[in-house]
Amino acid sequence: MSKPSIPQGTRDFSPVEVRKRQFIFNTLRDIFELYGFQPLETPSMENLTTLTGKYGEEGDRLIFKILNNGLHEKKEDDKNRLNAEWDKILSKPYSSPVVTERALRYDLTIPFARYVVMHQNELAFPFRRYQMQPVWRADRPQKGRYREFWQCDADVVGSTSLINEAELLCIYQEAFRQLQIPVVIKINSRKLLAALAELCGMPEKMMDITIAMDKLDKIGWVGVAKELQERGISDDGIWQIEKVINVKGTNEEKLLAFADIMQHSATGMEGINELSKTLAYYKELAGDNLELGLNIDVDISLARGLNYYTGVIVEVVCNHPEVKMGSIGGGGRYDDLTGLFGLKGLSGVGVSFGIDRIYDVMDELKVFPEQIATGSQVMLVNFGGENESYALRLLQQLRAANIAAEIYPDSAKFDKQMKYANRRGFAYVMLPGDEERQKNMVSLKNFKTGEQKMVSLEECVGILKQPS
RNA sequence: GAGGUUGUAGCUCAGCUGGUUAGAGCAUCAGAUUGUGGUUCUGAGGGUCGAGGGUUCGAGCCCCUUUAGCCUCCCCA
Repeated sequence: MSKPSIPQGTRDFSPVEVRKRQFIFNTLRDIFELYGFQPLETPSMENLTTLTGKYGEEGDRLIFKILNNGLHEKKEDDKNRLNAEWDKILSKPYSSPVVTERALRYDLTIPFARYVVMHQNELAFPFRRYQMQPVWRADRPQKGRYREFWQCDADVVGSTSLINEAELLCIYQEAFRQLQIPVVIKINSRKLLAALAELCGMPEKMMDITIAMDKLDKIGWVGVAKELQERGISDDGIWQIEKVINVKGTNEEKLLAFADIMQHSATGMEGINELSKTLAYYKELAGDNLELGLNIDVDISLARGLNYYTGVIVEVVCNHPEVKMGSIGGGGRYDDLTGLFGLKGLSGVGVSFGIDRIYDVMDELKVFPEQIATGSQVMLVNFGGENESYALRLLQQLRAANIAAEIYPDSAKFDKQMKYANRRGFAYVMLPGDEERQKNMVSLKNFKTGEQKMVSLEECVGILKQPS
């Protein structure tokens, strides 16, 4: 028999991990609800045509496709077609509805856009929703990257107001404050990047410039300059980019400096205006928590991979010196996402939380609350016979009093039951034996201190209800 | 798609230039101990050395092929 295994890039989540993950999900859910976002779930699989062409060429390659069922039942004509399509699939990147019609969800944003278009008549715009579901990518797994992972998104569609951007910044602040992760929120605008490309005299090279600049953190300016050169940017263009990247100071100072450099670009000025308005709204919204806002940083090298972004873009990075981790969240505005599905003129803005990475960071920083790791609070030892019946009666009463409790199901050796209790990490063990049964009491042992005393069930419930 | 690296007990890993019957720790089970866990002590079970082929008197170790995981680049969360 071969050893059992799970597909590459997938994971089991053991009880402790699930509890910790649920802690993150619950924290985020509460915040989303507080900000008026509504829950949404969409299917794990979408029609392949819904997904293809939305994530760029590289993205298309990474979509997990689902083989159609019943291929062997095809009639002769269809079989010929199938063979022809199959040959094409073997010779180039290509997919055919004859072979695959469906695919696993690649992110939550495109299914959301599809949903909005399909349900446009039922929705009250602006529509605010949050969604926490797994997504799949046929990527090469590596550290912190999986083929199945969860995303938590919050988006608003149907409003171009920058209040939305500011609210999403507040959500980020609040979430990472509650999760106790120190972060920097980088903010930029695609419009500044577009203006920069104009400035270089190569507006069509915006994506190349963007991709290269995004690596500034990793490979430094020299590396970026080299990559820009390889991507066909002129020396003058590179000089312009260097000038912009070298702008330092407070957010206000940076925006002023950009305004000076980009004064002849309408797009650029628009981007600068949007950024300063967003920050102004944020100041008003954050109120007393404003001092927390000092970690918002205008960063023109921020690019974000997804090519549907059109306005403000943000990215969250952990700011702790000990933690080396890429971005743990990101988002931005996309002006016409639903246009892809035939609904024009609907603007949206959203943020995403990379909860797998957030988990890793929290684990490293040891900021998970301790008490979330516990299950049942008390275990009843099973002494068998009449004592077992007595124990079951007690168990029922404990649960009726809303105390998480369980009984050892076999009347195994005492030592074995205690060892089990120890491994499971119960706070208390209850010993309903002959003496206890006759006196209609219970012996309750605190498993941390080892202290044990015989008490009535009422007293026992009182003790167990105290936070341990 | 490109590169690097590792596959030996349930888990983590030793195993010398090729040489008897492949080891340790942890875990499991049993006992010391049939109403007192965590710490001890004693014993036991558990292996196609990832798979296939080759060299050799002899291969866990050398060669070839293959496969899986991990890591890096590309890209991304």
